[in-house]
Parts: sequence; structure tokens; C-alpha cells
Amino acid sequence: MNQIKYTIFKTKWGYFGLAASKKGLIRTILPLKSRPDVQKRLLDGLKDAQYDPKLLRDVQKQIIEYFEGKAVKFDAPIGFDSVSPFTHKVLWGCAKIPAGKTVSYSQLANTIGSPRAGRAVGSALSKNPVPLIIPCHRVVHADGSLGNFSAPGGTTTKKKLLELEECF
DNA sequence: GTCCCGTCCTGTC
DNA sequence: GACAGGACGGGAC
Repeated sequence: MNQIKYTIFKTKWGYFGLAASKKGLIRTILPLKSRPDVQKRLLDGLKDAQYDPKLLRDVQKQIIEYFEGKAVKFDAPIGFDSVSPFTHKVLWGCAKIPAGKTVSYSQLANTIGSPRAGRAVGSALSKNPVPLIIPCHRVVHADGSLGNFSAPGGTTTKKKLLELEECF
């Protein structure tokens, strides 16, 4: 079986949740003030996940440093497989956006070879299971406005993340 | 600035 | 299959 492990750790912004299978990260939860809340969101739909505080220690360290305002590059293995090929392409395209930079939904659509699929890109990003590691907050509307964000905190979180990265 | 329609993918029935 | 709906974009007004 593919054993799922998870961990919750504290960052400057609150408790951050990580869940991973043997293949790599399958879910992240952006910082929340309440640890049980993070745990609830993290384990929602995950069966038999085992708590492991040492899970992906390097990644934990990178995330903590990230929220302290340091420019870090996440080298976490990605292990989710329950997404469609298109969503997969969108997420990988998104993962290539450098910190502190933003692209529009249509630019991202363009890089994956479907220039008119801006809307589809949006719906693919809304399914992003690993926000932050896949920096979906770096994707904004073509006119410069933020667009939407499905992770806890919504656009407020998106804005805060972008402001944080501007200081990198 | 707002409205509307084209676009393309996903989830549900 | 068909259909509705979405983290969009761009043109018309």
C-alpha cells in the first residue's frame, strides 16, 4: 500500500500542514492559526494517514524560511496523481514561475500550448492540491488584478504571499 | 466600468 | 454523452 504520512509545523504565519505519499507531496495546507483546523483540512479524505514530524524535513525548513521572508526554492517531490493530464500540465507550468514574478492565466495557458484556455487554467489551478509548492498565487488576471484563490484566506492570502515575495 | 459572449476543461447526472 | 459551471479574456457599449 501507499502509506500516507503527514505533519503539521509552525511557521511565522501559523500552522502549516503537509501530507505526502511515498511518491512525494500530495497536499499542503497554507498557514492557519488553529492547529486542529489545519489537521482537519489536511486529513479530509485521507485514510490512515500517519503523523510523522520528521516528514520531508528539508521541505519543512524551506517553508519556515519562506514565511520568514527568505527566497527559497522548493525542491519537494510531488506525488499527487488524482488530477487530469491537463491539470497536471497547468500545475507543472505554474511550478516553473519564479518567485516574485506573476503571469496571467492566459500566459500560463499559452506556455502549456492552449492559448485560449485561460478559463480552463483557472479551474485547473483551483484544484491545486499543493498551494505554495505549486505557486498558484503567482497567477493573476491579464489586467493585473488578483483573480481568485481557493486556499484558506482566499485573495487576502494570495495578496499577502505576493507581497512577501516582492521582498525577495 | 460593466456586460456579454467565446473559449476549453471538469464534474455530475 | 449532455450539460452546467468555473480562480478567464477581450471586445462592445
